[in-house]
Order: sequence, then C-alpha cells, then structure tokens
Amino acid sequence: MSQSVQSAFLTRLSRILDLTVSERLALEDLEARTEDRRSHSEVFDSGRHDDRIAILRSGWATAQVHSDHDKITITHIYMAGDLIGFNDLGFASPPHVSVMHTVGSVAILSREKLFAMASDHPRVFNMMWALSNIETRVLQDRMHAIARFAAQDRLMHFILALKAKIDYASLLKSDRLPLPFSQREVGDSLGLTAVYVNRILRNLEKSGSLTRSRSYVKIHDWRTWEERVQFRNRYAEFDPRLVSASNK
Amino acid sequence: MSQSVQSAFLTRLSRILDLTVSERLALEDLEARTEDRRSHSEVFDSGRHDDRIAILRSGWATAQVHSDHDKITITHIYMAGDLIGFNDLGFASPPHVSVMHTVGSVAILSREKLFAMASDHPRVFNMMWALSNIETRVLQDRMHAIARFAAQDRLMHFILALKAKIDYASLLKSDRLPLPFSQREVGDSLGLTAVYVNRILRNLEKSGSLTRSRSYVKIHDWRTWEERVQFRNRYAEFDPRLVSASNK
DNA sequence: CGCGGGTTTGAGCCTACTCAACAGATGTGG
DNA sequence: CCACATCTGTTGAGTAGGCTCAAACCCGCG
Repeated sequence: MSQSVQSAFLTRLSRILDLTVSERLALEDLEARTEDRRSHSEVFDSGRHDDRIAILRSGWATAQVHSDHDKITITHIYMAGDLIGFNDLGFASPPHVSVMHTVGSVAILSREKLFAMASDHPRVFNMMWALSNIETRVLQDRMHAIARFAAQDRLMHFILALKAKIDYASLLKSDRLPLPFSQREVGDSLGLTAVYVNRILRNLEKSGSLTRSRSYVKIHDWRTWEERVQFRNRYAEFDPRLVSASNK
Repeated sequence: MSQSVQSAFLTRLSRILDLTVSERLALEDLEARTEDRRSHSEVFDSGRHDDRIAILRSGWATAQVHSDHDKITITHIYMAGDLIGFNDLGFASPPHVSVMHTVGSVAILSREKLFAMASDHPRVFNMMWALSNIETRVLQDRMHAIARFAAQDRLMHFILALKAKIDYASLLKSDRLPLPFSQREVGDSLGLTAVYVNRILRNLEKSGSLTRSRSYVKIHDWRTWEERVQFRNRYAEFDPRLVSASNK
C-alpha cells in the first residue's frame, strides 16, 4: 500500500541518504508531472523535444539502439525507481529510444527543476549523478561480455546482472528470478539470435543448472555462475561516501 | 605554442560557451593539479582512492575492462581535452582502469572543486555533464556495432567514430587519420582478435578503399562507409542549447 | 646483435548463424 | 466465442565467419 504511495525512487535514495525535509519536498516536486504509459509506448512522447529525463515509477522499460529495422541492441533495462535518460542531456533526437516494456507510469522531469536541484540540494543531485553512473558501469560490463564471452557465459552474465539489479531495487520476492523478456529480447541484449538463446537455455535446463517456469528462472548455484563469468556486482561496489564532498 | 599554454579542455568549452571571466578562472583552478604521465602508466595512481576524475591535457589514454588477464575490452578512447571518469563518481576500485597510451599529462580534479562548480558555475558544470554524455552515446553505438555488425563493418564504424572524435577535438591536420593503436588494441575495442583485424585491414587495402602508412590510415570514400554502417556523428548531433535551463 | 612486440599469412576448426518448419500461446475482430 | 493472425518458443540441418594455432617476417630498441 505505502509502496504505491511513496515513489520507488525516493525510497531508493532515502536508503542511502538521510534526507532532510526540504530535500524530500524537492524530490516530490521533481516527480510532480506523472504520466501513465501503455506497453510498447515510448517513454518520451516524440512531440516534445526538450525534457528527456524521467523517473520510472512503475513497470519495466528498456533503452534501445536501432539500425536497419531488425538490428536492435538493448542497452539499458529499467525498473521501478530507475532514472531514465540522465546521460541523454544534450541530445534531442532518437535513437536510442526508451520504450515501455509493460504498462507503467513515468515522471517526466523538467530540466529547470533538475538544474535547480544541483544548486539547491547538491547532496541529492550528486547522488542521482552517481546512481546513473552505476548503470554506465553495468553497461560497460555487458559490453565486455558481448565482446569477449562465449554465448553461454554472456547469458549467465546477463542473468546475474539482472538479479543484482533486482536485488538492489528490492524487488526480489523469492528465489525465483523474474525474467520478463522474450528470448528475442534477451538476444538483443547480448548480441545473439533468439534461436541460439533458446538453445542455450534448454541446454542449461537439461544440464540441471537452471529451472524455468513461464517468465521466471531459478538458478541453482549462483556462486558457481558468478565465478565462472567473474561477475562483479556494481551495486554492491558503489560507495555513497565517495559522492560527498569531504575528501579527507 | 599557445596550444600548449591554454588547456585543450578550456578551449573546447569556450567553443560552445561564451565563458565569463570568473568561469574561466574557476576552470583554470580546476586544472590546478597537473601531473605528467608516462606511457602505459595509470591515469590515477592506485594509492589514492578518492579523486578519480581528471582532464587529459595531452597525450592519448584509454579506459579498459579486464577479465582473465587476456580478455580486455577498451571502452573509451581519450585524447587531449577529454574529461576522464566523470561517470566513475561513486566507485573506488578498478576495473575499469584508465591507462595512458602515450606520454602525456593529466589534471586530477578534486571532488570539492567539481561539486563547487555545480553550484557556483552551473552553466559550466552542466556542459561538462553533457560532454561526458556524448561519450556515453558513442559507447552505446559501439556496443551496438559489436553486438550486431560483422567484423568489417565494426572496423569501419570504429574508424569513422575515431575520425568524428578527432574532428571534434580539432586534432585533424590532414586527410590522413591518425590510428595510434596496435591491431591488438583495435581488436580489444571491437571484440575481435588481432589476427582478424589484420586480415580485414589488408582486405580493405587490397580492395582499394583504404591506404595505410605507419600509424595513419586514409579512407578514400567516407560517405560510402558512413552509409554502409549507418554511422551517426554524435558530436554533430549534440545540441548545447538543450543544456541550458530555459525550457521555453 | 639478440630480443620482444607487432604484423602477416596459412590451415583447420567450431561457435553461432541462417533457413525452415511446426507447436503453443496470445490476441483480436467479427 | 470461434476463426484467424501474429508472436513466441522449439528443433533440425547446413553454413560460414571469426577463431585458434602456428610460423615467419619486420622493426625498433636495449
């Protein structure tokens, strides 16, 4: 109940920062303009070119790079509480496009308010900056996986990264991991074809290291997977103290 | 001569912003702590964990993700005037590691001064933020190329991106493009082996669309290449007006 | 002058692709 | 509520692009 009242983004921030009343108010004001979105709709309606930063309040979304209509790469996966487009300031046009993956709602942030946050509430702004940096790291890790790992290891890495992120967003209810993506979409995240993603999944299932049921997967031995692909949990490595000003 | 006196970073900023005197002073102060670096040394000496943001004043550098000693991915290529590590705030440890590629010098930025810039000179800070966003876009484009392009197209994309960046940094002297990387390193940027990079280069050379001489390449028909890989010049797409506060 | 790193080339292999077909699920309109 | 279309998942067969391994050459450098 209170879950749906308080913004997931605010919850996330208040877990790392001891927010003052005025900071909290500023954050609530930041999310003032909330809009509902349908599945497969764009996060930013193409009409307005200016504000391309948002907070995802509920649902799932992805950011994608396109070329050629059928060649797609999914660069980011967003879930409730995520900041979308913090690294897109300065760009008007697509691609990359941010697309809703399920129904959900977003808060479109105005640049003015965001800029004001930087000067009025630097602690909060810096933390937003740093939070988006985590995602950039995750992106680089996946890039490395795509560039240098064999297909099965890529997939393992992907699942581990998804789990790490869902854990961080405290969305993990059980030991089953939600995997709300088609095999085509998993392939688009990893530079693989849907057909091959399927083969790997079936192999992993047959070899008994994974169980699937509808849109969930269950990994039997996380530790082994993590060692195998040398997984680094960037959310755990993130250190909020490095975001404050006091160097010494 | 004046080239070496004025910071390349300051030059770059003043091309997009009409800097005030105090902004200029703040920027010069930001680069106060300058240090020389040898080739192959790390940009940030491992001792100090705190300040991991820098401006590259001269030379070339790269950021890399490692796993397994021999598996390397080069995520960023830095040249004089580039901001290094803007997206690493919040992280202490490697990887990714930033490594000098040639001799050069860097200015290590203190977080305090950088944070102060955000409140005292928001225009400048926002522009730094946005400039680093360009690199994130470039990164995503390369990720897409690695994930979905065949080897030769990846290489073409890489060369085009390098040219775009060098153009933007106004380092391009002639129609020859400096390519100060070994074929191994090009491979590490593209998820290819050095052997195969070599084969592609020789093929392109044999087919007459490229000429090589030491560490330079000359492309005979940029336009064809750009269309072939659907290249987007993110530096040209960047719009400084979107970084200012006035939404309307 | 010997060494090490980068480049070049050949031979053979295997991973992941393409093409194709079908089953199941989902959805959608009449 | 059924008929039809479309998307997702599954599996097989054959292919090829980029890999590995290996050797030779070039060059700068200590």
